[in-house]
Amino acid sequence: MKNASQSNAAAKVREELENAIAWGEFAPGSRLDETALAARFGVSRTPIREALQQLAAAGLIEIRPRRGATVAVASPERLYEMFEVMAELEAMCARLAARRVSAEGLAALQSAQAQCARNRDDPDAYYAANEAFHQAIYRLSGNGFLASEAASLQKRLRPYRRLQLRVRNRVQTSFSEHESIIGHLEAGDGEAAAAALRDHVRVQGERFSDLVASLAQLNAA
Amino acid sequence: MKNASQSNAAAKVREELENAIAWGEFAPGSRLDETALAARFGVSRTPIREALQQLAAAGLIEIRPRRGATVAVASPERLYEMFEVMAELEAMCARLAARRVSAEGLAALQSAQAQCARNRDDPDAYYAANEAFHQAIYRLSGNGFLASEAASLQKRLRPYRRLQLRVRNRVQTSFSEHESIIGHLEAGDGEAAAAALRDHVRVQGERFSDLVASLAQLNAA
DNA sequence: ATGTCCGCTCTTGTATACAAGAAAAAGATT
DNA sequence: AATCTTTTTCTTGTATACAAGAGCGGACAT
Repeated sequence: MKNASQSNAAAKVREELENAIAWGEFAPGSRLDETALAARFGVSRTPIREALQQLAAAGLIEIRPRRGATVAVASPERLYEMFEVMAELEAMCARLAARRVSAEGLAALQSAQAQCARNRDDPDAYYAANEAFHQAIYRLSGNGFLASEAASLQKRLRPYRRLQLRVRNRVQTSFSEHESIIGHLEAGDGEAAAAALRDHVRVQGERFSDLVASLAQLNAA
Repeated sequence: MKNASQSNAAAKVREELENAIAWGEFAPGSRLDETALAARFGVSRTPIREALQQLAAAGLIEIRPRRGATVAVASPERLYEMFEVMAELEAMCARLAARRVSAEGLAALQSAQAQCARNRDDPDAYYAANEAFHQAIYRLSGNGFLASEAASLQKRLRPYRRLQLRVRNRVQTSFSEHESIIGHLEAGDGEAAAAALRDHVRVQGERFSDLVASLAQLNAA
């Protein structure tokens, strides 16, 4: 599914930085010093800079001329906006998936959901399984471009979404919402599946306050 | 609205390359030689490479390791997918815009439409005015993130969309569709505006064959 | 004439050297 | 003592030098 190890160093650096940001090693706002990164990865500044350019274009970091790179920091408003778009993209995936769903497709989805079930107790593991579940839906949409755009936005939201699952009962709720999404897809009801997925992803009401709270926690660390 | 002239050379190169690709100077599939570009822009290969990395991350070009950069070439299927996503994003903009539209907002939209009217005879000029019209709607959505994502996809579709307007009567049709979109927004009918914009953007039926035809024309040149 | 193998060239990928702006530190002035 | 100014240092931006893989062409064999 993913082109594993690129031959060039810049691509490797890019991927490792993505992970480091996703898992919170570099929190939003932290500075990314080129020389330090070069030392860390055992390469010169050149491939580091190329990786940073790509990450900036993807929106994960921000480069201000002559002032270096920092991990992108999203305001609560911007975060709300991003989740609103993500919700709509995923809803679109569901709508399309309902029309084109096949036996193998549903099997893949259910296997991803089973993986979620197995990791109910560990938020980080559940997070990974949850990502796979959503990506399965992206693929089921049958629209490859949509799938890659959704995955890219998913990546961009990683630093924040990961924390979301630490909220009390959120894992359990998420899991049962998955169930109902699967149900709508099995029934071939695209609009219901879309609505369910939209609500599943969207942050509104108390979930928004939860998000802002985790944001504060993240900035404190 | 846009941060005009960046201080660094790489950003300038990036912007110029974007335009060159948009206006067809580099057709999809053409090779982008680093040394040649360096000579053209009067800089070394370093800023050229940085610009290319960014363009690749944005999806406008493709870099294959050790084999150089080429302008991204989209298959008809992929192109259909991209327009499908674009249509949905713009529909979302319209839905949100209908809720938040103000007098100034509508005025901005109508002024953009007037600009379209003034350029009905010149496809290239109409194309620019049309882009402004759509961007006005992005902004009216009130969701800044959505607006920037839509603009980014718009940029990515430029090489193809520009040709679309050369199809017989397309400019006229496009213009009157704009009128009806404005009407729905004035009426505050989000769903109708969304549907109208979705159909306006989507390529289906004969418009898809038109697109494939212009694609072939583009590859021949 | 066609196909294959080997070497050459040309382009990309990485490292290093140098230039210039920004932050930080030291000094001067009130 | 505090603030403004100047100088120093540190980091980024760009250029150049070097290494290595990919493509091309010629020589050779069939």
